[in-house]
Amino acid sequence: MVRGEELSRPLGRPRATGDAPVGSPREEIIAAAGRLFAERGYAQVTMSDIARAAGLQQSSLYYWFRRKELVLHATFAVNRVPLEFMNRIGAQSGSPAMKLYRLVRFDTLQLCNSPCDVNELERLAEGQPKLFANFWEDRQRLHDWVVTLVNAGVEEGYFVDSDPELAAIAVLSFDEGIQKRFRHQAEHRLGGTSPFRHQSRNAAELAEFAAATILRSLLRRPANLSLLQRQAAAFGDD
Amino acid sequence: MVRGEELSRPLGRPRATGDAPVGSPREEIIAAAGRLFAERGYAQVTMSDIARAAGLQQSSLYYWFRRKELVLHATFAVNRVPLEFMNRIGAQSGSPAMKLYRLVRFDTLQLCNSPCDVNELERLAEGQPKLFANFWEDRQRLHDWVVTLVNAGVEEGYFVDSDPELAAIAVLSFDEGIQKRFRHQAEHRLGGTSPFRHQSRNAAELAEFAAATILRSLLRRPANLSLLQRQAAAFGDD
DNA sequence: ATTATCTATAGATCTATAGATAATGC
DNA sequence: ATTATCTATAGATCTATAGATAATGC
Repeated sequence: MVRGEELSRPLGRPRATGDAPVGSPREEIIAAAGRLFAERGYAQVTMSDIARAAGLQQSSLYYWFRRKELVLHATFAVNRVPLEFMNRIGAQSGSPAMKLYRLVRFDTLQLCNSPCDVNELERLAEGQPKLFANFWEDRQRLHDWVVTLVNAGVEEGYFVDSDPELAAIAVLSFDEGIQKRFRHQAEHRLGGTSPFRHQSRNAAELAEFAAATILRSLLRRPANLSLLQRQAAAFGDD
Repeated sequence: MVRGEELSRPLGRPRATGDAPVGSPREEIIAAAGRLFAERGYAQVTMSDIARAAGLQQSSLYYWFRRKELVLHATFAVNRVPLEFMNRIGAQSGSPAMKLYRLVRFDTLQLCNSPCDVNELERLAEGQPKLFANFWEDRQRLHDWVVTLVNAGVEEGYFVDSDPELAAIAVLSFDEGIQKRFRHQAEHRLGGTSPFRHQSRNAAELAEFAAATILRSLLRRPANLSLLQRQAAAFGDD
């Protein structure tokens, strides 16, 4: 008997595989489910798939999550960063234009690195408005924030005369569209024969690009973009 | 017996409902399936649903389509307009900028009015690359066309120095993102309690807006946009 | 005979529950 | 006793096939 192996074993019956869970089983399930949902989409992932990926038997999953939907809910409850970030930006100094730049860049990056495909999340969240209320709130708040920022930018004369509602639609559409293409690209890098031919881009590059595109479409003087980018860079990684 | 009722009845056993199909049963199935897929997504629509919507029993559907996937294939095979339009634009006169404007506007409009959700189509098409080869081809060709147009625009000095690959990603992402938001909005206008609060927009308005946003983000002199719009308008509805 | 539908059902999943089992903690 | 797993399975779908049936066409 090696003394060093006396890592206190976890409670409950051991797993059939013999492997003990590495961290918290709940966290592992959420992480595994996140990956699978992102890859194949919620409907195409079974409780068996999730269980296997987390090293459990199918029915053992029900000890942790009593319904499949609750797994989904947990996977993106983890992901509730942007709201906090929005508040932080609001409190900090900077022009509306620069704040919008940071916001778009952050949201795109965040979506690209998120385990869930927003498109499907939105579809599922529609069916269960109560369960997914947080999700809707966040998305709506982002929309409202864009409206506010565009209004401010137009008033200050930095932006061309724009419909702020349309601008908000543009931001959300663009960010989510970019996320989707990023996902596809990532999947195919792993999966082999790709129907997409274009070059790989990393998430940071796409996020920069999304923010730049949106801002250039709003700025009265597009040449000011590089100034904004320098200012935004001063805030570090975000 | 009223003489006028002698509309020759269709072949085969009559439907249980008593109603004869209005047009070609195949067309009706495709139309009904298109609506359902768009509403709920392919995976959430059963053969029963499609059959009922088309006035048939579930298994009667298999007379027309031997697999569910073939129904999907048929729903968007109908929808193969944009390629033809692309060729038409290419042959006509105009600057690369104006052609890009028309292209983006057309693609957005076309997606918004399409029965299928591109996002899901892409996911499904990945699983069956052979069956959906046309779809990939069209999407790729659109991508390539954007690359070509942006390159031409940059060379002629109309566009700021841009990465044409990123621009193409932007166009596809944006168009598809807009489509999705348009769909949601349309669903909720029918469905009642909407998690989305923003104002309704019609497809034409969104298409104009998408094209304007993309072009403004590329043009060296954004003020030229209105000129482009006037030129594009000269080509009529598209 | 051909066409287009029907009814009935086999077979494949997939979710979710019931109840047994094998650890630790007290 | 409590915790976390297991095995087994009921029940609900959903796809797809087999074979009967009711029209028209020749």
